[in-house]
Amino acid sequence: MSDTASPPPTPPRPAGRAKPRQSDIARAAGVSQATVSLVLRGAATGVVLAPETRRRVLSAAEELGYVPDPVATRLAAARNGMLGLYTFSTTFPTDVAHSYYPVLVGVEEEAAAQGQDLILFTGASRAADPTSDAAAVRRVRAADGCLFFGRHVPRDPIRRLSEDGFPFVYIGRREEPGISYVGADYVSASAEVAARLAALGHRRVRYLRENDDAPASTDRERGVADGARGSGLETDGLVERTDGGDVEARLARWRDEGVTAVITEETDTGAALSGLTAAVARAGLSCPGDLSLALLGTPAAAPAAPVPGLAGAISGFGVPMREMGRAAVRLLLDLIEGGPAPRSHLLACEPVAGATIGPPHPGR
Amino acid sequence: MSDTASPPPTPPRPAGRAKPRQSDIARAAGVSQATVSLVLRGAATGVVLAPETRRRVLSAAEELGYVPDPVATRLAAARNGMLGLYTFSTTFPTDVAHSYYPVLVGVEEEAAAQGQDLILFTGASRAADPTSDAAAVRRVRAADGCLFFGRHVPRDPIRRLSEDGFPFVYIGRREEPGISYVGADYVSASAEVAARLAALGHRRVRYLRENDDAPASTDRERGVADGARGSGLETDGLVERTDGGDVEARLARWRDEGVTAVITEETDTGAALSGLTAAVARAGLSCPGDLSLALLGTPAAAPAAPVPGLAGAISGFGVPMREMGRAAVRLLLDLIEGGPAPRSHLLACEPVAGATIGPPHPGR
DNA sequence: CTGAAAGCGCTTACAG
DNA sequence: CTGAAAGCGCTTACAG
Repeated sequence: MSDTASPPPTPPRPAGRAKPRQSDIARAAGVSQATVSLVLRGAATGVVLAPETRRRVLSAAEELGYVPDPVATRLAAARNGMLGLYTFSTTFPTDVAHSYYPVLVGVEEEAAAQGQDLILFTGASRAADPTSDAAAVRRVRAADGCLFFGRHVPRDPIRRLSEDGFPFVYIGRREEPGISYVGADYVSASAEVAARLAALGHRRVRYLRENDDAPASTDRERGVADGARGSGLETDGLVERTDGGDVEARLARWRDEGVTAVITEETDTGAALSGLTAAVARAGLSCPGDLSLALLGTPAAAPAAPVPGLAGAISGFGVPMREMGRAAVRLLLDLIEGGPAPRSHLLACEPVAGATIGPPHPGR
Repeated sequence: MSDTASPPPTPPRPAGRAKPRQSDIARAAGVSQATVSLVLRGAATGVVLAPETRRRVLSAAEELGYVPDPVATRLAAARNGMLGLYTFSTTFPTDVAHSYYPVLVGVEEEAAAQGQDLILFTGASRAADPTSDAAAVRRVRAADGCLFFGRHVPRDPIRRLSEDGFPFVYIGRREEPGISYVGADYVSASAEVAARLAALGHRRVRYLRENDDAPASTDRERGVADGARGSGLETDGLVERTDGGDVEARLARWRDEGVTAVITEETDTGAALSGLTAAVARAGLSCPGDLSLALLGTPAAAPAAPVPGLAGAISGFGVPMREMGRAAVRLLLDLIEGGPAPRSHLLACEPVAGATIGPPHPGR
């Protein structure tokens, strides 16, 4: 760097040698800039160029080391090739890191396969108040379309997006009409778990669900109830919520009542499961020795250490998070490309045999 | 070479009502589009607007749900408030999912704190051939600057970026001169592990490293060698590579040779560690009962089930991935804002006591 | 203090 | 088959 004194009057443009543009190629090849564009975009446009023109342009491009400017390309094409991913959660990412990640993996895989980049919108974490939520959601429009993920969602900003015809897809089932989503079939999978317990001989079971009215919770409760009814499990007192008092005390009570199996659900916080396994450990019980334990959903993370009282992996079902991510990207692209009607998919969950359920062993 | 493969595919315009632009605001507020731009960019430009004009513009923008188009902004201003993150790896993300995620968390946290959005550039996964690598790397210019992450890197596309003055930072130490990076101080941390073993009384140790010449591997080997030399460990035959034959056979041989501790390294695939722990389990050995085991780096994932033969968490050191992500974002912003000379940081690694090293117990 | 104009590098009708 | 023109949505001198 030789000249030190006064900085050049130039704007903060990055240094470096000037990059050749289409107009440079045009000059070199003796054609118009538009023709250069046509040649370089190849057969994509269906336009047929004279072979000689084509050759001249290509060799000039080669000669000059031309590289298309992705920013200009995107501006002119009216699509920026970017998909948004917006996650709602109170404390992203620490608490929900593990439930978020598999979805992100699926989204990223499919986006890559489709040649799309991803914009991660992170505003959700900071949204202490609803108005900043609105502002955060609005930014999503910077992408061609957006994926939303999270149990809870600010309704107004989303409705606004919907009214404006901005393409978006939820990951997870939604109640709102006219909204596209890709969800998991919790109802069927949960019913299957109840039926599995019944088949092992259980009759009196408890379902401990989170105190939360997200569709994922509602669906699971319905599945458990349906499954219990269909397979001969007792349905009285079947469902309890996590806000119903101390888990350890309830566990003791359940054992007194002759409950032989407990089902709980996995949500982004993992609170219901961790409360329950802690209570099991403190009570000195083991699963499935003393009590069968089933989980509706994939455990957020493999436990760092073996969980006292559990014989191994928890029985239940797994949520196809990665595939949900992939399917959501495909659906979003359909929407962006003008797919008219909102559509939705429900993906099947995979049963997990696990090691925590077995034949009933009535307590005391 | 001229290549025509530029994203995105091509256009049907998105359905629905168009996104509001500055000209819409201008019409609503009764001012020119240029004035809207001036108002919206705030005091950044130093231009002073009449408070009343400013108010009208801002409220019209709010009303219409205006969001600046990042692509247009970047084309016109060479700055769009977005940072790129590009990951190189042959098989992202399945194999390296867990090593990738903590870095992403750190990057995302710091980006959010600095008011920057993040673009995840996908496509590294598909790069079977080098030319598509080049095209993929080029897309990175859609951001103001970019973070690169991964053990291996296509040199040419990167050099090109560098020549053009595009700001970027590596996460992980690089050898190439003139490239900014944020790395981990593997040399010191690895030396400390060797010294820790020596202090426990070990003399004959093996270091099993991956057969891979990334700086992260090179640094660890150097640290182990330095540490061994400095602490009185034998250095003859200290280092072996994973391509040196069946691990189980080698383990038996080591025991015959009187080796009392084995060190290995964690990389994105986790191959060296998983091979070693499997061999330990099959040989019916336990750590640290029969053999001390140390790991250079954070295990990719907590094992799904307790690993047979290991008394608990593996001893060694942890890599501050999250903090590396954060530091890389800060450095990148410095570069973007005109920081002239490339700079680099090396972050300290945290020793992990773990439960797999102890005093030497010579085999047979 | 604000408008009119030029331009970032490209794509895409529309004429010829 | 190819050129001239308009435009993607913004920023930034430059006039008034």
